[in-house]
Amino acid sequence: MGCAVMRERWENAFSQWYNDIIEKAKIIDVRYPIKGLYVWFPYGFKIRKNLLKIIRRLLDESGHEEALFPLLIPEQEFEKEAVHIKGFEDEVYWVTHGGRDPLNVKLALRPTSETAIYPMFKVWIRAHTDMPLKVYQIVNTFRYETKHTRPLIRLREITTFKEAHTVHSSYEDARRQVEEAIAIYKRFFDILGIPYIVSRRPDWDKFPGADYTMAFDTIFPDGKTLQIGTVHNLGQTFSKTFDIQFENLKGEQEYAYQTCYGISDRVLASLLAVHGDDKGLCLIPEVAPIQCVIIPIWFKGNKEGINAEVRKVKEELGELRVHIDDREIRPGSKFFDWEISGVPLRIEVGPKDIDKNQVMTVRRDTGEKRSVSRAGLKDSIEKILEDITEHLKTRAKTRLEDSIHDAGSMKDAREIIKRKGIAKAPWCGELSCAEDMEETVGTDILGILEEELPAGRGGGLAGTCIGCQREACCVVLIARKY
RNA sequence: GGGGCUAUAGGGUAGCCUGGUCUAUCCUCGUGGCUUUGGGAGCCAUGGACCCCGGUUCGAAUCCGGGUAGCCCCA
Repeated sequence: MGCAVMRERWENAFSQWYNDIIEKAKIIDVRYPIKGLYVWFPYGFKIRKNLLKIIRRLLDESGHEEALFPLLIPEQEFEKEAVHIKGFEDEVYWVTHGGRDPLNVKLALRPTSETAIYPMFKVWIRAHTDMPLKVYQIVNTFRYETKHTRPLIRLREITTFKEAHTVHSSYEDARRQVEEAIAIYKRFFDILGIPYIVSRRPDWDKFPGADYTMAFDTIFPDGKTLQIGTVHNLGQTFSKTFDIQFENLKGEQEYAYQTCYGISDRVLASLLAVHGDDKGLCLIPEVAPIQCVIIPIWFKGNKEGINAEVRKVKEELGELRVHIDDREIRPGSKFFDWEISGVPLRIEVGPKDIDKNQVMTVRRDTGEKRSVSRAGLKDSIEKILEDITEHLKTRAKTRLEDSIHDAGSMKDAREIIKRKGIAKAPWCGELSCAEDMEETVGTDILGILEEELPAGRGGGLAGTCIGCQREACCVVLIARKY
């Protein structure tokens, strides 16, 4: 009854949907009185913990070690790398006083931690045997954003910044590290069912100080793309600035080769956005704080009998994350609450179920209602949770793939963008043509494709640049961006 | 970067233009109780608000200036 999945508001009024749901589902409280700073509700924080558990596992398994560097960076270190600084100087918060006394040396609140970490790398690295060095930290960072701030998407305090920093004894090894990082992030996003496109950022949009930047983007319900992860090959830029040298096999001093890569709160933002619908969130079971909620259906006289049965059901489900909602309100009201919060599966236990030795299950993703026998209950429930995961992943992936279209001309590209899509177009590599595209199409170039898109879309592009009609050297993605 | 709009209980709002019966409306919500429970129950009692600073005025939720915070549109 009325369970059909609707995505009207989710798609056509996404901004409203997002603001509304993020608060109603108890993820983030936006009422903190500083622009761009928000509060994590316990429920949202549990999802965050589950996400971090996964990324920690993936990094630890691949030889990374977690460390922790200070929040404050002295001005002289922060300003050493000129290109890097230029990219961040307008966004830095400065600590200028200790109590009432002005500080001799101003201290920056890290907008990212290269300049906090690399002076230490200089001390740690002495010989090629000290490498590869692969560390990461999960910290908050501060950026004085001038654009419109949004919870989890554009923050002045990024509360969850996972940044990895690696040092290598050859450029080739650093390049290989970039590939490893991309593979790790792919696994991470695959687990979460967040679809992505990997592309190389154009030179004017790469990380300040990097040789090149690879980026992950996903698509939001409103057709805008969101950058959800970046991987940078830093080459020797920072090792030269921070004097990170090692003795190589020939006994000579050589500057080290570095990479860094990061993901942030935006992972949660996209998790929520990508899988949601008009009723609210729909969480992937893997990271849902509550995987099944049990609603007892009480009737006069047998409340205790139902309660006893509900406790038995929870016990049968073992280590699954199960919550019994025994609040003294009517069941219907509970249904709505848990649907907003995105609990993947609801289990109802009432007198009829006890009579028939079964429970009633309702899937959050499809609304499908099904009786499940108490015999082999745990296996059945686990199977349903797996089906939900599969369905969510496929639905999200299909949606991204369907929004990518080939553009054979500027006009095509503009039309694709207008219809909330992502345009894929051949480019000659000249800056002037890129600027032309951005001007004519009215939006930005995301990046240059270096691998085939999922499902091999857009294989049949003609080889002429849509800007100048000369021979193209590569394919770029054009999209609206957050 | 440019422009527009907004700010009244935990959430959503009426009142503002035309200053004074505003002791501030309604819905939701919280608390206590009775009753009920397979898609947002009902009744009784009760609790909770004019963003901050300054100005105009006999008098400001209401008018003016600034600050802070939020939303939307364009680049």
